[in-house]
Amino acid sequence: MNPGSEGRDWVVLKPEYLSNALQNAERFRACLREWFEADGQDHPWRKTTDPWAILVSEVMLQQTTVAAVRAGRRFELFLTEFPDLATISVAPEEQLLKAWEGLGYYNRVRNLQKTARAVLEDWGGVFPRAVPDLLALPGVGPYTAGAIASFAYNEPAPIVDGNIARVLARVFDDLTEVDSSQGKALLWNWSEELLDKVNPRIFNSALMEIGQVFCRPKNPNCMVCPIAEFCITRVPDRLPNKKAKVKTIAVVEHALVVRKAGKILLAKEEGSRRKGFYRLPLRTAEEVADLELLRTSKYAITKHRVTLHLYRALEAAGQELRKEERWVPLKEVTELPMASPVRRALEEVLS
DNA sequence: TATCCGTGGGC
DNA sequence: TGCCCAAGGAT
Repeated sequence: MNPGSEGRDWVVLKPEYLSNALQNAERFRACLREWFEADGQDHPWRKTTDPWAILVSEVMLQQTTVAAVRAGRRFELFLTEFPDLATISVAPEEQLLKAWEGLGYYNRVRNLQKTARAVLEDWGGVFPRAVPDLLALPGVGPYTAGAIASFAYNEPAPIVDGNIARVLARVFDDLTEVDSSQGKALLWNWSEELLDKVNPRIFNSALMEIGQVFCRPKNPNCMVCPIAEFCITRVPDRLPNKKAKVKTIAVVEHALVVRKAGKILLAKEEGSRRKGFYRLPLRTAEEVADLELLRTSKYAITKHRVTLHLYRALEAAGQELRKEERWVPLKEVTELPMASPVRRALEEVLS
């Protein structure tokens, strides 16, 4: 029985490990490069080296699947609306949020605008190419800085994203928690040592795509993986090791559906994170006790599992308006930025 | 270091 | 259904 496979009733189908990637780095790089040049995917963001377009793609793809971005043509549509730094730098927040609707993590698009303004003001409209300079831009962290440097400028900058973390943890069969400081240090060191300094753009693209195509979180396709001969682990489905997650918390929300003369009562979010988004007005359980329940929906947001109850309320029963609440014409509702679960619930109750 | 930030799809 | 996951970053 393979080490680590105790308690299994099956064995991972995987080619034999032949050589260490670090000790045979040139062959490892050649393997990756030859596979990628033959079979690498032709994503829209790989057809450009414009740093602005590269930044947009990297930010859009943060914690968002390639499939989601591709399917909705979100990258192409966003660049059509904001083709350059000058265009986005003067856009009102509501236009930003609308252009990003459905993608989630809305601070990403606010930071895109901040970065556009910073590059215009501090760099004369030309993106810096050094990682430390890129790191100073809003919304640009270690991964995105390396991605811009390598993808836009072909600079020899290493990157570690979720794909590469998974690939390297398996290649080196390392159980260190990838989300610990020690684990991250290991991964960045490996990424830098393995990096093809002559072809950093291709190397980084290829290593990420190995993770997306073959070295998947579940059911890795080791039998046809181009770098399987360098991969030590016999238990790829147990890697990468991560810290235990926090428990989810159940939350109940009570929202009003109040209509008056072709208008509906909505609240505009004031908080720093969801600022600018519209939602239905919320009330306490006591305040809605006598109202008719229209429908109930559930959705998950980070560690919260929200149960949302919608109630029909008469204008007179709408209590006093809170300061963030306002009457919005029904025909304008589709134009307002709104979180996906809220829009779904609202559309169902209005239809 | 821990927690927050969205959404859609897979199983 | 409930949980996991995805080209992370800010606080």
